Amino acid sequence: MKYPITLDALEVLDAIDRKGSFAAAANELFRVPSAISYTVQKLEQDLNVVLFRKEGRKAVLTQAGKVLLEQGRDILEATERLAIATKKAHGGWEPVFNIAIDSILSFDFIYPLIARFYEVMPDIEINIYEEVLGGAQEAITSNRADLVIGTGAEPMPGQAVKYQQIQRIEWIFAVAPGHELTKASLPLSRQQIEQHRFIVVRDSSRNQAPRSQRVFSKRPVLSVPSVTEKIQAQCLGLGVGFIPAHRIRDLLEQGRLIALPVENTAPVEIIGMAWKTTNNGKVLGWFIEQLSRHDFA
Amino acid sequence: MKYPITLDALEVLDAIDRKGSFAAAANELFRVPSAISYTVQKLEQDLNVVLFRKEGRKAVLTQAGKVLLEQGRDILEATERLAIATKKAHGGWEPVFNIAIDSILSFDFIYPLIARFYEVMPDIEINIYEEVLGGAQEAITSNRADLVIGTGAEPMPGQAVKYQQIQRIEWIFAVAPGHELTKASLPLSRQQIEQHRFIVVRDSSRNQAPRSQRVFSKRPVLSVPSVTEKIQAQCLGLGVGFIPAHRIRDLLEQGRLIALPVENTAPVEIIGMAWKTTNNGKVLGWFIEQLSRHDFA
DNA sequence: CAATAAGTTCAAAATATTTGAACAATAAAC
DNA sequence: GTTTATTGTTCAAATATTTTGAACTTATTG
Repeated sequence: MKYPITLDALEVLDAIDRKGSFAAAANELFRVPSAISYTVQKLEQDLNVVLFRKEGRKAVLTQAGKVLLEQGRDILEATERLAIATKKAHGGWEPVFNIAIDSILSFDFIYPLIARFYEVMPDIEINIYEEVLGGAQEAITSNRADLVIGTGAEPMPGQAVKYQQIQRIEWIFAVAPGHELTKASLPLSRQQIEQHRFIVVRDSSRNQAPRSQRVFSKRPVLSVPSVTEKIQAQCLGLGVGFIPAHRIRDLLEQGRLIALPVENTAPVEIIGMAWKTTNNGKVLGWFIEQLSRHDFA
Repeated sequence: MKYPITLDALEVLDAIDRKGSFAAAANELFRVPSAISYTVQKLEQDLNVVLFRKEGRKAVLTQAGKVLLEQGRDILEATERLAIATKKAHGGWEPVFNIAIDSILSFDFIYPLIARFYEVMPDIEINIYEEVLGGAQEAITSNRADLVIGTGAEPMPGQAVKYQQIQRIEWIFAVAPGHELTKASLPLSRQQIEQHRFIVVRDSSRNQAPRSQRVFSKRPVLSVPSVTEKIQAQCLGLGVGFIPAHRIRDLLEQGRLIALPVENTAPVEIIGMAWKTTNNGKVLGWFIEQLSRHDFA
């Protein structure tokens, strides 16, 4: 059975709507107006539906025409994405590459990599997203991200996702100068620190329950949108919490944050990257290779 | 820009996969095998991707071919649905129908109607929303709802909205057994009931101030998300308030709520439905006709 | 080893789409 | 009110795309 709708016809409808007339659409698509007229009439005939009515000398979409146009645009976009996904699967250079990076990490490490990549391949579109722990897996399996970098990226058994460790992160329990915990005897106990308000990073995407792995506090937390805000809030003495060491070396040296040892906590965590097994894209391969030997210090 | 992927090509891939060979696919599609070969080669050329490799005399999908096939099927199905939706729209049937129902009503009445509608027209998307009083008019005029059912649906003069009464609602002032108001002399006065906490339904949409008709309390109210929760809270003695009779007949019979008369209040309210005058949709027409003769008892 | 099956090549034929010119209807400019 | 411009349509001719049919190569099966 021949499909009455063609992608080309949807493209014609889209151009007519965006440009306002058959003539303008013809211009946009490098065709003559009668080619547009032919395409529309053929579609109306194949569907057995009226898509345009005359208002003076102008053609205006009917209700059916509007439905076809609006949903047809979704199909056109899906087809463009499919062409891209097919090329990714083929293993050539992907035209678009998406990276999701854990909020805990700063983004500073990725920019030099991208700069170097653009020396090799300047015409690839790269999109960077900030993800919070837990969203990484779903980001990969739903094709929203080609590569995920962060903690919690370790794949669940059975998932078609590859994983590789990149780095270890040192966590430091930090408070503002003058905070009462700086006067306590060290190391601090769990009970001692959980009497204080913790600053946590709120999940900024997809409204998921935050993974409160590091939060021990029994007091209401203060949640902020990013690690940067968290550091700021802790510098201001609004609360306490663990922060990746590489983010606050300068602040510790300047005495704007005080590092305090806490008994029975694991100060080091593993950063990894994950990607879909079926993705053979060359852009992905390049980033995986570079990140495998990148020094995060 | 010409789209490299065509729906016809996706149909060919689909047939090859389902039938197992180019030759069988050709048979299925009433073509000769070289037409299949031509279509596949053209697609590979336009995408610059290899879709099939030879295994003996058989062609087998590559990884890229599988991606194209699987996601291509989604696009084919979406296009078939689009053709159907377009024809429905042409015939006057709306592809999507939105109903907003007042929180006061239970939703039970609408489900049998929708079941019956789906016997007539199974492929229409119907969305049901719960609205609180006052939002109904705006829901219609802003096209968030095609049909609004509830109190407060009566249109303001000059608005292009049609209105029709459906039902009358009897309001009952109800308290929990053992509540101190059950010991007072009847009927109760306004002064008497406003000394107690009222349970109100919080506006679940658009954060509007609730229409506080029948709320007389001088004490802070307890707001809950739905009428169901309100009834539950009143059964537990957390507060008092007016409740539509049809929602609590069983509870009154069981003695889990006590109905008390209150002087100088209007015990009956009108339920109506409203819709935009210019809306000539067949789905709307069907629901209007059914609701006009529906018995809400 | 012969028969059968799968896919490819390629010229010819068929079909689909586009162009160019002429036309009708409508709106804008003078 | 007339002239000019714009929009969309018609239709024969030209062009592009797809399909067919015949012949071929390669691989599998009996």
